[in-house]
Amino acid sequence: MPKLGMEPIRRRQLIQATMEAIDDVGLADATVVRIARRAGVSAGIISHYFGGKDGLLEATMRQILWDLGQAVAQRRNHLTSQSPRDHLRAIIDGNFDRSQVSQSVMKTWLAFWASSMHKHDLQRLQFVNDRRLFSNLCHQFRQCMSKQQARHCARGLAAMIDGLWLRGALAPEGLDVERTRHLAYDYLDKQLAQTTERAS
Amino acid sequence: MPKLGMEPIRRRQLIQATMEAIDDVGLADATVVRIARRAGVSAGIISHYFGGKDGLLEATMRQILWDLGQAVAQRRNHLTSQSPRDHLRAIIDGNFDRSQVSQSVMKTWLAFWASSMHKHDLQRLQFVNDRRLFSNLCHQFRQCMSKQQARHCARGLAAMIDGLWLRGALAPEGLDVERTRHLAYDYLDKQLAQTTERAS
DNA sequence: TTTTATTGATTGAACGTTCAATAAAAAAGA
DNA sequence: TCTTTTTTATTGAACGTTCAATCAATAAAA
Repeated sequence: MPKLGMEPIRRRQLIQATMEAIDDVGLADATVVRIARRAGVSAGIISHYFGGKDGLLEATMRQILWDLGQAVAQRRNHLTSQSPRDHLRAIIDGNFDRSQVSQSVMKTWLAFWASSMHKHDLQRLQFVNDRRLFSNLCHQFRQCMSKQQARHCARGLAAMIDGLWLRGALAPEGLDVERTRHLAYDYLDKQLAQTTERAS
Repeated sequence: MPKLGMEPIRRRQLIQATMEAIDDVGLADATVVRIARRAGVSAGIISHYFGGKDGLLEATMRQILWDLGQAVAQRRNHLTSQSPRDHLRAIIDGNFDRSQVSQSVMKTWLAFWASSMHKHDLQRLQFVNDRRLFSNLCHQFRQCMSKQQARHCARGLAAMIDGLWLRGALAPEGLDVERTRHLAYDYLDKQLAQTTERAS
């Protein structure tokens, strides 16, 4: 039933269907026919709106990265305090936002992580996102320690976030947000405690 | 040139070629022809020795897991001290053993991680390995803290190891073993310090 | 001569892309 | 208001490609 302005609607539907399909059968078996059927449209539409399957996959990864960026930005904007600790907690919270820990998003993310090692378009996206997280963390740590220490702490916390995230994605029982945040908070406090005690 | 006892030789060659092919072009493009050519044999051999492509992939993952187990076990056997801290350091070292941080092994591992979410055979292997790491960590932490605390610490350190490992795999410059171990050691010491100070 | 190991062309299934055909809304004309 | 025309959106069969698996043929050791 063709109307005007279908493009944004179809794009959203197809991106959503892509994540669901990857959640369901994995990236390898997420064929255009399967994705299209899940979105309730025909296969040809994908080439029409995304130029091909690769375009759809890239658009899907962009969507996930954008959602993550939004989740973090929102938490940081609603901060009352401006302390590094609260800022860093906001970043942690954003990374484990409800929108980021659903099965379909986590599985899709991991699939893209793996394939980004051989597809340059995805690799670039993934790299930019990585730098953003590291840079954000580093900037906050920098307020209470040396540049060298801050980089060290940022690397550590970034690894912890990714690690918790990865294990959540792989765990059959899914990611326990409460417990996961608790572990990240603990580590953060340990990092901050160490530098304060040196300063004292 | 058919001789007797070719099976173990061919199996080793093909498993090695599989990792190299995945390193080179990714799991999605690691076809049986490409793997076979890299091993210097014909494609039909794969079905002959592994029953099919899936069999080869499972055997490759088994090999990687076995190597990891060996790397850890070796470090633990060469310990002079029996302190939990040294044991835990040995586990960390084993996970970042040279045999585990090569590009081909890391890329292959990550590819299997992603596809283990939809292939039950791989999922089982991955789950067993996960439990082994967690169980090892937990047992050592248990010696200087409560069971609940030990589980908490084990979860944290396991996440840290996986996170460092994942970021090393994705980083264009590869994994910096020295720096990575340093971060893991730091976290471990923070975990141990916390419980000692409570005890005192 | 028998056994073991290996080849590689063939087969059938599955995939992404393409494009002529179609359907329905919107716009134009009566 | 009711046709007619134009535009936009969509379909799905056909096409060419690529893949894993198969197996009769072959080659070399035993």
